[in-house]
Amino acid sequence: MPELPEVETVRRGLNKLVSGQKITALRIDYNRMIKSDLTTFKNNLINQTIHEVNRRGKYLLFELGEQTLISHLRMEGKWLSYLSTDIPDNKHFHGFFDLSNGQTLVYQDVRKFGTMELVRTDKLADFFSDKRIGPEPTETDFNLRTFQHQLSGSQKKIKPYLLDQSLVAGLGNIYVDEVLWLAKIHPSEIARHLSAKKVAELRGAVIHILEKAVKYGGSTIRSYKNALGLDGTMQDYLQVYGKTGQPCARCGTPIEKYKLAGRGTHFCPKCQKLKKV
DNA sequence: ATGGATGTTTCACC
DNA sequence: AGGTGAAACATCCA
Repeated sequence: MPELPEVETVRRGLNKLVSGQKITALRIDYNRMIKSDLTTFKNNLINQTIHEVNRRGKYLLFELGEQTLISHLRMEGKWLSYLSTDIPDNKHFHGFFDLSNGQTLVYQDVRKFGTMELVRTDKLADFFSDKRIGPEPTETDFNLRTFQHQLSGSQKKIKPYLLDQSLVAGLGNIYVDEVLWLAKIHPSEIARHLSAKKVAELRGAVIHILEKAVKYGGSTIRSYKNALGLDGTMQDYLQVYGKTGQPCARCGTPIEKYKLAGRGTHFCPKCQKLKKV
């Protein structure tokens, strides 16, 4: 499910459920999802109190004090909560965290792409800089000058560049298409061909779209059952994602779809023209 | 009914 | 450098 707005929605739900709870027991049924040492993971998590759940980009951060549990949902990871005595059978449940309030936090992941790891909290900044995770998409963190400088020095196509998380954290395949439509930029546009003014508009669109999506609780698309906190309605406001063949809200031209860097890419061929070189 | 696509990330290879 | 394809895995749809 998760781009930043969906992860943020999950975070808010989780935070209410688990803040102040102690992990009294845990079971991992799919060891490969644990990226840090498995034995250390289990030993160090037991009896830890979850102070709060934070977020950085698309990563969930369970704050335990000295250590932080980092969870990335990738394509289909979900966190669920059940009364410990009342957990249904499900072949896609891979992690079970019993809490002191009698609830069990369950990690579900149909495709098993999601990851968890335990890191020392004082190494968190290193973790994110090693992964080249850019600033949060906010007015204060997402610096326009830096963004302009990065784009002006790059020959990369703008959509894949925005997806790599280094310019700004949190965009995924849905919202990047929405952002580029709003800013009237072709997904295959070369980064350094964008004017300073366009880059400023692009930054504004990133902040605006992600803020709006958070406000609406993210998008719930082709996902049969809601996960924790995932009752989003942002799908009702999407302009291009999944709108192939439907008229552009601005000009009426049918939305087109093509493949770019392996991802389905939606755009308006009239509003989002490629610059002539 | 088989191939392609799916809200992600990372790596190998031109 | 930058682009593409594939892989991790399971399910759904045309």
